[in-house]
Amino acid sequence: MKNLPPEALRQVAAYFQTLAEPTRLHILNFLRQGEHNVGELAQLCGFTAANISRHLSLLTQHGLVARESRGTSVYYRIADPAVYALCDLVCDNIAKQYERAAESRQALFSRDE
Amino acid sequence: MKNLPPEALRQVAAYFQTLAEPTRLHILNFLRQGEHNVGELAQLCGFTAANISRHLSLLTQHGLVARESRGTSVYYRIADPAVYALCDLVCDNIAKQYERAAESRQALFSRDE
DNA sequence: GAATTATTTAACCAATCAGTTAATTAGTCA
DNA sequence: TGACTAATTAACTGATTGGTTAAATAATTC
Repeated sequence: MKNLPPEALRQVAAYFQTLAEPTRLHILNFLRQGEHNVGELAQLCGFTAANISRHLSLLTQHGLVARESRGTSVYYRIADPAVYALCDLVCDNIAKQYERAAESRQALFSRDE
Repeated sequence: MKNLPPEALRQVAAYFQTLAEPTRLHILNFLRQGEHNVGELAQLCGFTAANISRHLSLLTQHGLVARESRGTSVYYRIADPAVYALCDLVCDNIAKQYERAAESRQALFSRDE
């Protein structure tokens, strides 16, 4: 764990990067309830299919979702549920952030009054 | 968990964004062994202090590191060790990726031979 | 094969961002 | 106060990126 090679850091950063975009998180959240094709996701997200297709391509490249072509449609599903563990951890951290912010606000309050 | 408000998605994405950069991961990795000031981190990372300072500012904003001014220096330390749980999860996922890639390679191999 | 539908890719634009240097701020010491 | 050191911020630049529309590719159906 001491001296990680730059290449490893780049890979980890790239993985986080795929999760660092609201639309992609939206997609992942929709896929939580089961597979969807590109058109469905586009409609759900309120963007063009071209846009969603590019997001899905990125998510596929990094192994977060899996692609399956059926008929003229292409269905995507979560490839690794560990993604949600990540999101939950981050949600917890943000909640903690809010608590801290609330404490700070309270501190300010009692100081001012 | 069903319909997350866009603001929540933006926040989670922003949190991941702070982890989506090799230099910031490098910084976090150095802080793993204890606190460091800006100049030290700049030297360790091989970038200017101005650059590292901006990275640290972002990490502080999102509550990943804590800032403490002592003398003319400013020392930073990890504010929430949960960060490393996140990184470990991602490392695992990438390792799994590699395994899958190796399997694919093997499949190709045995097909070609 | 032609027409249709779904997805992907190419090309473009505006916005964001990581790095730089230079200017500013803050703290220490003579 | 003045000189010095450390950190931050401002301003700039080149690269990346998320969105778009339009063109290209794939699969179905007539």
